[in-house]
Amino acid sequence: MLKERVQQAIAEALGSTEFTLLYPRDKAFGDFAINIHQLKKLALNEQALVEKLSLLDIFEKVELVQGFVNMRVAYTEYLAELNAALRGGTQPAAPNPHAQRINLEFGQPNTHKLPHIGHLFSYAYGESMARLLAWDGHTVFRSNYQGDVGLHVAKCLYIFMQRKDDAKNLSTLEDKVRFLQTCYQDGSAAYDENSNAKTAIDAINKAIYNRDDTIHAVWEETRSWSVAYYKKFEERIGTTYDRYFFESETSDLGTKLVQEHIDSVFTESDGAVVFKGEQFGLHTRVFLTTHGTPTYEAKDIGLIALKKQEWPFDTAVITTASEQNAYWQVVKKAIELIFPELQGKIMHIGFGMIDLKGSKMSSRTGNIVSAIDLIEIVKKKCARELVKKWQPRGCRNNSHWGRKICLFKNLKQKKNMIFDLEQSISVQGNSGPYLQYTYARLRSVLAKAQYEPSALQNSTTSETLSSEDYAILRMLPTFSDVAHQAAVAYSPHLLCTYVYDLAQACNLLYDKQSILKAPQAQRELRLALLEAASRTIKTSLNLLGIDVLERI
RNA sequence: GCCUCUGUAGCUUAAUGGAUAGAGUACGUGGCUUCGAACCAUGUGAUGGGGGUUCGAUUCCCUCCAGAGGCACCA
Repeated sequence: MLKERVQQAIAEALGSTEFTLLYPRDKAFGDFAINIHQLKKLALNEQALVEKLSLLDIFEKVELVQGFVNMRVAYTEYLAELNAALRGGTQPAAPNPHAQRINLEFGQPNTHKLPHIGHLFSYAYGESMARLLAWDGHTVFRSNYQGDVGLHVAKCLYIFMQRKDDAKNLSTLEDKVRFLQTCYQDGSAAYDENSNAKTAIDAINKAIYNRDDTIHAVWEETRSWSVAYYKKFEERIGTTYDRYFFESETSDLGTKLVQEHIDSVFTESDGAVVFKGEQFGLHTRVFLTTHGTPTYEAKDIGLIALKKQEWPFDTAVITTASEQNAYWQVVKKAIELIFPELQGKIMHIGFGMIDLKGSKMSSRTGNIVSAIDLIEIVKKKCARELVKKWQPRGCRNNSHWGRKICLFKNLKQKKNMIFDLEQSISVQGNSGPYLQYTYARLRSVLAKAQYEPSALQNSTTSETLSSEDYAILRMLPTFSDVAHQAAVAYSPHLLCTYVYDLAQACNLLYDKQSILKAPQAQRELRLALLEAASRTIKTSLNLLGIDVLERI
């Protein structure tokens, strides 16, 4: 990768690696820069540095501006990078020396409820991270973890059994799952408002854990609806898993592990089994209830044991909404005490929760935007825009690419997100459709030119380049560094920013320069640039979990 | 009450301690007889307040203000 070659060349010239290579904020300054204050530790005078670096073939210009040593990479280097891209594509050149086995948990929809916009975010983020990590050379094991036992299921089944006759009329999977969501909402309300209902629901909860005959058949049937529904849903949004874990299989194991570590890790308190986090600067949490049922905490202990037994990992990444941040600090500590070999191997990523404009989203009260509904809305909106713009030009309607295009940015979400429908499904500006459009536009020109990728000769010089050509030329080689950073920092949005900038550079070239009618040398260069750019856009979008279409 | 996180243009947001704080959207203006106008150009507009560390702070520390989340049997 270009950055590494530059880093190496400078290190050799200086005889030191004690410097940080910066990307100048403004590309007009050059391609790389070093701040002169860093040179003090090298005991090197900046003029001497400029002179030394000027001798390197990899640069065509090195100058001192406002406290920075700015370096411009030689045009021939960029041409070589472009030729390499046309030959080899966009995969990393060398294996990652820090490659790990990473268990990545994301999605985590509970059964007996509907997926909402928050799940969509988790799926989008997780899918993107899985692809980025794999691209970066890691081996990724995709885990889903679904809550199919617990109080929420008991609340749902309590109402469900009262309305069993209504359920018989449900035909489609969608209807059945929507019905379960309603039961859950009403069950939650009953649990809070009515003490008899609360007692009954607690009993159902225990019966589910114990697999009592009174409830087991109903539990199994309704659970199977949800599981099938989520499978279909995941297929639809293009996510796959290596393993679906269920709370019904982690609860016994978790309970056992907690009981085995009473006194050494956990303490009994008021009939419950708790972990006293205060000694580690954390807080106390309940792992086994006074009813003897495991809480989410104990189940997560069971889950990590299963994960490590089935597929030994270097790092287990768990993504959740940020409301679980404090929870995970405690559980992580407990895990590390039970399994000392997992010290430092558990990583929790909490992202901001998604609120509806004006109110908190809650599946308990039904104040949610169902993920399915959202996808439909986006599809319709895109179809509508498409018809409006393109039908007068005799274009056919094509709406099937409407899905998976919203939420493409904001893939790093530390603070809460206000969900504004209009804003989120925008089809212009920094959005999925913009990138999709740009890609199709590039492919269209390349097809018209009947372009076949082939190595460029040095028939153009940096003088005959327009600034639009040059912008794309120098942007292309940074892709692998950006993708790598996105993987390392678990921040897919870095790639979003990059691919948007690249698309914008392509559209600008399109607007300012002619391509097909340009003189031969420029035409060849521009076609090569657009070919490489289109591949990079395609790869980037794939890494973000978005499939591109050649034509729209 | 205690702990954690977050405050950047009207709105949604970016910025490994580095240069003139970068985008999108909205609003104003201009550009299709021409390679795809879901495009491009251009204008207006921002680091919550106050201290500190540093050659240099959106970034680190303190404090105040504002918002969110968590803090024993939910997930």
